[in-house]
Amino acid sequence: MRESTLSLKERQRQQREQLILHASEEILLEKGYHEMCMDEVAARVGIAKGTLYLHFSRKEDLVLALLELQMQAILLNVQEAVSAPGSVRSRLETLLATSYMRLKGEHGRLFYALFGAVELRPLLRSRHHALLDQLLSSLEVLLNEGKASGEFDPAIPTTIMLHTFSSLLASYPFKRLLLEETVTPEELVQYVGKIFFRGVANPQRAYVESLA
Amino acid sequence: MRESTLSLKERQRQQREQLILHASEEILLEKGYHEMCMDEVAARVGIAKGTLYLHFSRKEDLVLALLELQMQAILLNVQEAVSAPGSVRSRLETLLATSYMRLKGEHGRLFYALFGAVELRPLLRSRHHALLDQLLSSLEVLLNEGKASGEFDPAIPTTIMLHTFSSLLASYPFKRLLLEETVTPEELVQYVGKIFFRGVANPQRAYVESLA
Amino acid sequence: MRESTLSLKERQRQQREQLILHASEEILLEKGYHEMCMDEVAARVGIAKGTLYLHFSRKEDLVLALLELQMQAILLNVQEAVSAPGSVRSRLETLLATSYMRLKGEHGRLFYALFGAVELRPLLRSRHHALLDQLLSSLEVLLNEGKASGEFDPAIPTTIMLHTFSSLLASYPFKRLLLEETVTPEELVQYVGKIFFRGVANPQRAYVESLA
Amino acid sequence: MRESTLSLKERQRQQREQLILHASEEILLEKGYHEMCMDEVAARVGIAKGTLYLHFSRKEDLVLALLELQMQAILLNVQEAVSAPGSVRSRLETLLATSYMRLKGEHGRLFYALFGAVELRPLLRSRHHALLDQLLSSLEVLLNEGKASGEFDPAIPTTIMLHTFSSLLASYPFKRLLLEETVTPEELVQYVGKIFFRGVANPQRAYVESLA
DNA sequence: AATGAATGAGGGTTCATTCAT
DNA sequence: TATGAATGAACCCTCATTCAT
Repeated sequence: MRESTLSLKERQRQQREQLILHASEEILLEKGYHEMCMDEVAARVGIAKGTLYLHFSRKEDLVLALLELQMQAILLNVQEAVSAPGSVRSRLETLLATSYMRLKGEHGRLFYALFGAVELRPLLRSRHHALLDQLLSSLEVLLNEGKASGEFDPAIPTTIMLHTFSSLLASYPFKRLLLEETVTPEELVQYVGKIFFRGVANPQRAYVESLA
Repeated sequence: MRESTLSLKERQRQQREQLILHASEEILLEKGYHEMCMDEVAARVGIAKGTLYLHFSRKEDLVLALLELQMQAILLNVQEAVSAPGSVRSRLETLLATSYMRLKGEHGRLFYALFGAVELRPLLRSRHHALLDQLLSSLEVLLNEGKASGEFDPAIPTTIMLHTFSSLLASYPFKRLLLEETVTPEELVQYVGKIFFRGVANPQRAYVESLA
Repeated sequence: MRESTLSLKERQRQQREQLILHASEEILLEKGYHEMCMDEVAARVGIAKGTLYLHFSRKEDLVLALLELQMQAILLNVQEAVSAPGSVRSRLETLLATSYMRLKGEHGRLFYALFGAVELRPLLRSRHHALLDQLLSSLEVLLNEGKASGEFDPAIPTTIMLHTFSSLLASYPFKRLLLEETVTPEELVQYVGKIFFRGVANPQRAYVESLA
Repeated sequence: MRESTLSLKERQRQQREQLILHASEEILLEKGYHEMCMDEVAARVGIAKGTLYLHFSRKEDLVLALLELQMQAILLNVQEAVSAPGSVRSRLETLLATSYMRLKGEHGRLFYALFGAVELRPLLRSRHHALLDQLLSSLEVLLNEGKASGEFDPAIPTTIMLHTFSSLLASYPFKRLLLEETVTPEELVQYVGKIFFRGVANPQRAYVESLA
């Protein structure tokens, strides 16, 4: 009985926290970090300002929590994609697909709202550099695998491949394209994949393939 | 006499405006839009705050002017590159080179400082969309030229090519790479060019070339 | 049965009240009235904040209760000293001794923590003026007794004697001296007693004594 | 012209600063440090809140400035009294007189308002301990002089004399007495002086005097 | 034209007190 | 009875913008 009571309270608490996070994200997307004010978050959730501070003791904590959630989700996506079966190309394309879906949805836009707040940078760096690095190294492993299997051109430094790929993974131009619905995420994956994988393909193997 | 007096005054005015813009850019890069305060701009230029407002009647106007300058410079670069002689590829590579130099320098970083201020977005849009569009159409012309000459793959929609190229033109991952001096702008141009142009190359012609 | 149950509960209640008062005093001494917050009191006692309000319905009441206890204790001391056998001087010296011990201990410092909170003054006045007055009149009786017995100089108004004595009874300079352990309470009683009693001594009697 | 303009502005500034300090002192006396709010200070002076911050950049600075003024004035009084001609007793009585006048006036009460704010203590200590120490050593010099000249009892430690005197110099009981106008400052000086100087008088010399 | 003092709205955060469970 | 989540008023401080000189 008591247990269920506690977990009910706890569940309500979690629920409210979700509402707060949701409202914050909304406002963040509309107005950015500075323009978002705690009064409005509270008002939009329908709670008092003080209540907000029972969940997040600083404005920073609120957006950091939001970001943490996003990054965890992304990292999870990356890890799933990376450890999936199939060719390196297909796995990277899965990543592109995930990212473009995200870019189109609200979550993806959050990053753009937050990365702009220069004063958050120190916080973002100190708490999330690790995550970003992890993300990049996962990709790196995959790209090296592609090189080892002869799929990718060994003449192109992995660093460059890596950063080129991540430039294509989350870019402002693509975000606009997707939001304007000029292309679907699927089309984008198809064409960007085509360009990138042709671009990094091992010419040797291409030659062999062209013979086939 | 009067004219020369006026033009002297005018010249001084212009000079001071430059100083203001320069100081603003500095602070903007250091602290971002919100952290930059008008007192500090005035102090750094060595004028009174009121005087600032004789040049720019809003904080927004100040940064917008800065951005305008940047965009004009970029547009000029683009137009020069576009109308230069040579192959489409070489002209686009010139663009990449210009952009990567910029990314490495202070000017390039300005965009990141400004794009983050979400509340500037409406302004940026309303006043600069035109410029961005102009930039994109210049590139589009070039890409279409490449397609027409058989250099680029007609199977890839120009829009996609265009946005892929602009994703590679100014991306956060590349900015980091350049700032950390992991690669030189020249290397980056070389490899990114390689990837992109192989990626969008006309397979037909590649076949012809491979026959050659 | 019921009675003993009630009285058990009541005893527990009293006990908790003591704990609350104790914790409050601790915090009050550490941080002063404003810095003391109800959350911390509750936390230090190990009860919920709501429970605090079952005992003291305002923060003010809490510290007032504390003060009341102190004043009762002081009054008791004064009354004991006043009604003790011995010379007026010896009885007043007992009072000095008690006060200096208190000044050195935690309880004495409480007054300084509270008297500073100017907003408590109205409360202190309205509820404790009576007590202070009682204290002063007890002393006054004693001093008048000293005058009547020829021990004290009748030329010095009793009011002045009284307030001079109470200035020496509890003073900030002495508090510091005692806390820094520059002197012991005993030494202080000895010397301050010497100064005060010589100061108020009846010169007539001193003459007589000097003849003796 | 220009000079007079500047000094006019400067004079206005100083004047306003005085108004601010005066208003703050008033409120401080009425409500104490915590209850005093910057809005009210501004309102009472008749300026905007922001203007306040052009003069004092923190609430703390405001009250510290007030205190500094007081302490400087007190120190000046002490130094004047100490270096005046006349007997040690007459010089110390001048000090008592000055202090009791102050205690009766608004300024004297300020100390009581401020010393209570426990959180100001660190500031008070770090910035004013030096002044207090200077004050105490000035007094100490004087008392030692009195001892050397045979005026004071060498058997009483100077430290005790010093702190006894300062207990009588500024005490809460005397403040009340003076405010209630039960006694005049002059009477108080006369009687307290009598008590103190009899109390610390050299018995040897008293004996000699009694012979005379 | 240049100044810089004055303005005042606005925002983050705290905490005594209440009240549903 | 005991709890502790919820409340919201209050407060300090910042800074873009104005305007009298």
